[in-house]
Amino acid sequence: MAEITKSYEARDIEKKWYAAWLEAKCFSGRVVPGREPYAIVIPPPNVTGVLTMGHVLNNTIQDILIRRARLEGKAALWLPGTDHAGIATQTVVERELRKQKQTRHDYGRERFVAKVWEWRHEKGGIILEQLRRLGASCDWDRTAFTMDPAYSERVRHVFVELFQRGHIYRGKRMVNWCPASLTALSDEEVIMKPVNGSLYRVRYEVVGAPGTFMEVKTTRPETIPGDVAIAVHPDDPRYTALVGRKVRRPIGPAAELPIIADAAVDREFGSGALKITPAHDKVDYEIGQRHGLPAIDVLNPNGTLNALAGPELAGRDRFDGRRRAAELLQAAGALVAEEPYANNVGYSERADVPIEPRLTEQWWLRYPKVEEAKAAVRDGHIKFHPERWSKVYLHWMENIQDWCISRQLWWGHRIPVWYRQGADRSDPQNWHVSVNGPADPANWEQEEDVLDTWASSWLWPFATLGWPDPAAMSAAGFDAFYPTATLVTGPDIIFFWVARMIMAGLEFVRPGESIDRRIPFRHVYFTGIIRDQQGRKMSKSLGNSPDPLDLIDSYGADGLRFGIISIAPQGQDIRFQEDRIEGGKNFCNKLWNACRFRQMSGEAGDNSSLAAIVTRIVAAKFDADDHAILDRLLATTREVDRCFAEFEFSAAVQALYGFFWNDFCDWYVEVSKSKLQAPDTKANCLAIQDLVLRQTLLLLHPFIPFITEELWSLLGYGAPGTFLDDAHLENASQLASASHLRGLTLDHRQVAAVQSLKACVSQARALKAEHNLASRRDVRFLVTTGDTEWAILSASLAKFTRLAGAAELIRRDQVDGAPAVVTVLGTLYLDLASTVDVGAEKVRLQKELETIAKHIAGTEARLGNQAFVSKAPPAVLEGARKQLADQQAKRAELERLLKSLG
RNA sequence: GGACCUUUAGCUCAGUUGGUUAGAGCGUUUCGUUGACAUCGAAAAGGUCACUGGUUCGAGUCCAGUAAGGUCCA
Repeated sequence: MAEITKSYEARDIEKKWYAAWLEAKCFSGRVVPGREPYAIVIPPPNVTGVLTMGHVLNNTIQDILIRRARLEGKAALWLPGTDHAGIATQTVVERELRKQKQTRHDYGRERFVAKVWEWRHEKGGIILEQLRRLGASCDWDRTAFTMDPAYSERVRHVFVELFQRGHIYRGKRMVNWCPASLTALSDEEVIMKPVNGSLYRVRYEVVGAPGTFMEVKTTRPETIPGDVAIAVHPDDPRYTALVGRKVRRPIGPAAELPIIADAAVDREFGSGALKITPAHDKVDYEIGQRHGLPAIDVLNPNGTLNALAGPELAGRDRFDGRRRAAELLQAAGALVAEEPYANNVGYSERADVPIEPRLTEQWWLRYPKVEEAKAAVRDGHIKFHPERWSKVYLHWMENIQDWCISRQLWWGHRIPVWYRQGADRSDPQNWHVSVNGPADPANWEQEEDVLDTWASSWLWPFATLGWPDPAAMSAAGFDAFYPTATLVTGPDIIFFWVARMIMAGLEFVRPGESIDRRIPFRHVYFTGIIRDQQGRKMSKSLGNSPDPLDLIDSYGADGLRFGIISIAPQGQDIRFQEDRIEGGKNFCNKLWNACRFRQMSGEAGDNSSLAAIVTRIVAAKFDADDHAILDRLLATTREVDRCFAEFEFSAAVQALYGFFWNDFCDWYVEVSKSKLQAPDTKANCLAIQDLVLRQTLLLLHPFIPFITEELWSLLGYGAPGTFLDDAHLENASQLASASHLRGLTLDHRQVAAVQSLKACVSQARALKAEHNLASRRDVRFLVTTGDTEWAILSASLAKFTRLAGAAELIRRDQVDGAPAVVTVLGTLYLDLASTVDVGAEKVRLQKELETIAKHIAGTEARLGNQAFVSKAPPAVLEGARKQLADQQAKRAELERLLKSLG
């Protein structure tokens, strides 16, 4: 067996094992009869993306879940892939074309799309490659892409179905228009941002009443040429007399605008009069509709003003036009004032420019299965973790609006609608809607628009499993893997993706069957957002995000994984700290060296199975520490179990860290050093170490797969050619019963004795340190104590002296004038009477006495309270009484010590 | 305007249905390279649990309100 080197070097080991796992097809998600299926679909990263810290967290959690599922004997599938990210990808490729002074129009649609495919083949796999560095155990053979031919057909199929079921319609409505990307956006792709702009007070002269004006306030004077009316509230007494009359448009093409009354007007805002510009505002559009007013669109798609804005404004960009319009108003005497004004403006999430409300022809989806989707979460068929996100989900579902699913892009799924050549497109009589188009394509022209990317990724949980083609579904194991087990994602896409997937699953999968069979997943785990030290979101533009690959180079993938999980409490945002990643690396090194210690301590026994190790354990040879470490191992196994059930990964990591570092390394390994000297106890001690290390590696493997696999192999836990996850992870009761087979029952008094001994050793060390003897190992301790306590101490003399750094520990009936400390196992004295500074020692004891007096006062007060004594549960009361007795005994001992110093 | 989250040691965070003296990692100070590990070990210092009130025998924990910071929706 290979020797374990002095320090853990992650790089080569990670590379070696990842290749070995791939070679052995360890990640292949197969349906296995008798094994519970467990599937996760990856939230498909954007094909233009590179690995961010957010991906690291998200995918580490998925890998933890899937590797744990394998260890629990489940048939586990983690299905990877990417989405085609319509706008983002098209933008990237257009940017490259622009370097050669070309646009997509120079190429034409077909050649441009070919160009994007070229780019995708070249660069589109980067992020998936990076996930491999992280150790992600995806079934790569199943890698899906939303633009794959098969997937695309499924997307078209869904469109056709929804169209036929009456959920999809075409309509001219107000949309969020992005003047940079030249496409409509859904409401979810618009983010509101506070903007400091100006509020312009503009007066419109009333026709036939020179010198009479109506004043309105607007942030957008450049749209005045698009005004078609002035509206006031019907109950507003200021304007009753004016309704029905007309005003003159102050700039732009001359026009007389009617003054109308509409209840939608806010009387409190400004003068209570509102300019109505139906082509450029949603509310105005609705008012215009009610009053049969025209819509005058004064903007071009790219955000410049058009001829309808008048010669002074035409051709100008909308912001430039705004300034110019103000000047024109000023010149016309129509500008009453310009006031600074802060309001919220909708921005395109992708292009980061203000969107324009714009009237265009688009395809819309009335969401299916809205009520059932609410019920799925409300009634717990789907569980959100943390639970509170279900409120956000339900609130959105309550206020759900139709979804604009068409995009004016070239990269994406072209909408499967064909229009009869030259016929009126607005007449559905002239439409052909089908998955593969009309039989006589020459007579038809296809819709130019493509679908929103999310209108393909909302099918992800079932379209990646072959739906709706029965043969593909069977090959993919659809019956077993759907619904998937857990979705791991960020709360920022709860509406974009999570909610829509639920509706899609309910609408399309297994119609007629129970809701539990149709939902796409049973659990949704929402990660926190990773922030920098100042609490800012990590972003490319701020440059405040470390490159995960650099972190892997420095700390190893395992170190990064362990570190990031340890700082990621459930559902809370995370402040990134590189030193925690370093902590992850250090933990790996600790694990490595503890295994190294085991290897150096004695020859390897039969580690080939749990049963083989248990056979080597001899209950009769057990001392208190053996009981204690196994007790802690079982408790830790239980705790990790609980953490997985409740999605508390950082708590799991914390439990494992504490157990391994404190209980095993700092205590058990140290006491082992005594036991290994004695031929009588050596073999049993090594077997226990083997048992503990085996279980620890199994428990840690999902979190840090590489190093655990390496150590598993080095310590001979698996046969050559097998892997750690060929073993089965025993839970606490299985492990307990495995050791029961050897006649072993863990003795809780022994466990408690070790607790006492630990405390006692720690106090002994502190006593030495207080007398500047921390590094001396030749000091002698004396102890005055009872028989029961001495039984514990005397059974552990060698351990005590080794761990406390003492030459010996001797029991005495009485000791005078030595520095002392009161412990649960008796009063411990440093046998250095001559060197003691009596004054300082008295001060120290006095201080301790004061502390204990305070505690006694507190306990006495509680016990003296009649209400407490009569109402507190017996166990609590009992505990308080025992506590008081212990405290009083300690006080008496301290007083005696003080007295003995004179 | 509506909803949600956060506030505990210098920093980042745990603290599970209320119950002994509130914990961890990092950082700080002191000491230590004895054969697993200096990517380490030992010890120590450091907290009026944001504030106010309430419920309770008992509140970091439950309730109400206030303040500060953050997120989402409108």
